[in-house]
Parts: sequence; structure tokens; C-alpha cells
Amino acid sequence: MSWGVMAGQLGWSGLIDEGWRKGPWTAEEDRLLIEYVKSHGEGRWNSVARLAGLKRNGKSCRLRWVNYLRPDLKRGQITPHEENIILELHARWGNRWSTIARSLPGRTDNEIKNYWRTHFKKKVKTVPENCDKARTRMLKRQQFQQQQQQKQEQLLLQHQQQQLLQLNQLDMKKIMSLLDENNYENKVAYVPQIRQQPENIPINFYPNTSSSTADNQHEYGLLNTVFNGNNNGNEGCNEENVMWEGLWNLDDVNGYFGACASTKPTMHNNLLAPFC
DNA sequence: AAAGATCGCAACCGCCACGGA
DNA sequence: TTCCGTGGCGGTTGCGATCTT
Repeated sequence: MSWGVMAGQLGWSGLIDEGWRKGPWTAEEDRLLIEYVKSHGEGRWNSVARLAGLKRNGKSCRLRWVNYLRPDLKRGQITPHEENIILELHARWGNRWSTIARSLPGRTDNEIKNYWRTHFKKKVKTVPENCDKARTRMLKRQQFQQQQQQKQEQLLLQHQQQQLLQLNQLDMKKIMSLLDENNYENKVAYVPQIRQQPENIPINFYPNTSSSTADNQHEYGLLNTVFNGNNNGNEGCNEENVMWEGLWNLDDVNGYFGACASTKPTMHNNLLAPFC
């Protein structure tokens, strides 16, 4: 039974709070809202009541549109592939449903939130909370995984430092050969300064320099990690930091941040561009 | 068959960030 | 700088459907 039918049958259509109707939407209300969005576009939700003749507040209209009426919504069950993405991203971001939803076109944050709650939350709960042995095992496993991750990061750091060193050596060789070519031995040579790394960005998070464009998931992932380096993912991080050492140019960064066209152009909201 | 438990999901609530006046 | 309107987000609720005992 649809909510609309239900509303009619159960008499919820009379549920009114401060002049606004509440409860399940009727087919007629849906039609009015769709018409409104067609002619006025999304946004300015508070004017829907006035312009569309709906007795719903702006929030309710927006929610109905975003979660149910939007034409690009994907109907049907969450696929195993989508489920994997949800699991992976939830492990990474926690309950940031809207962030996770951006990686699943056609799925809403509400849908994903509901899916998680019904399918996984209970499974997490089933870890016996009072079972010390199980908890200890879990902690040990977490510690082990952390150690492995640290080792990997160290390796990455070493690798990238080596690459930077090689690059610097190459530069020096080039400079020296230029000096030789131009017979500059009696003049003071210009020695390029190694730029100071921004304090808030660990060097191991930078991608290698082999590619001139940030066009693969690995690099996007690394770029994400840069932004994930602090607590909320946006403070202290900006394009300039990302472009540090010239590993990416402005176009790369702009390309990256433009990857999610439907989202606000803020750092925080573009963290998941690689999955778009 | 009936009662209770659980699931699924639309909708609401309260808080917060942002932008414009 | 402050205030206010607006939109977005995550948490929660409510209720029919379905499953289990």
C-alpha cells in the first residue's frame, strides 16, 4: 500500500501543524511539487507553498523531492557492488551519509542510512560486548592492521623521498650542464632552494610525479588522504597546499574538485570525487 | 491462526553552516 | 559584525509489511 493511499485511508491528510500539512504525501501533492520543480527548478523551497499551492513547509518539500521524486533516483534494491561501496566508505567516513551517497549515483543519503541501519548496524552490535576474549581478539587485530598500515605508509614515504631526491639530483645535473655549456664557472650559480613542506601535510601523502594529471583513482585517493589529514577534512587544506612542490598543477586540482558537478565546490564536499 | 518481533523506509526533528541584507 | 532565512545533514520516529514462534 502506498503512503498516499495510506494517508487517505487513515485520515492523516488532516494532520496539520502551524498551518503546514504533515505526514505521508498524497499523489496530488507529488504532482504539484513536480510541476513546481519543472517550472522553477530546485531550490527556494520555502516559496513552494506560495507558488505551488502546497500546504507543506520548505523542508518537507525539499525532502520529498530529494528522497523520492527526483527523476534521477535509482529504484530497486541496493546491489552487492553498491553494498561493498557503502561498507568501504562507511569504514572510512563513518555516518557521513551524504558523503557516501555522492559515490552512489541515484541513491539518497536517507536510503543509504536506512540500508545501513537495517543491514549492518545490528551485525556490529552482535559482537559480544561483554566477551573479553572476543574484544581482545578484535583489539589485537586492529593493532595489527594499524601496524601494517604504518609500515605501508613508511614504505611510501621512503619511495617518495627517494623520487624527490632523484628529481633534485636531475635538476642539479641539468643546471650544472647548463652552466658548463654557457661557461658560467666564474659566476655565482643559482642554486634552487628546496621548498619547505607545509606543516600540516605529511610528505608521504603526496603522489609521485610520474603523471602530469591527477587522472587515476590512486592519485585521487592520495589527494583525498591529504584532505583527510586533519579532523574535519577542510581546515588548513587548500589548492595551494595540494599543489605544493608542483606535483599537481592548478588544472589538476580544479579538475579534481570539479569532478562532482552536483556538489558545492567546497573541499569538504568533494572528498569523495574519486568515486563519482 | 494468532501474537509478537523484526524489517523497511518515508518522514520528521533539531542542529548547524552559509550567504545575503 | 550581526542577524536572519535557507538549505543540508544526521539522528530518530512511526507504522505497515513480513517473518517467526
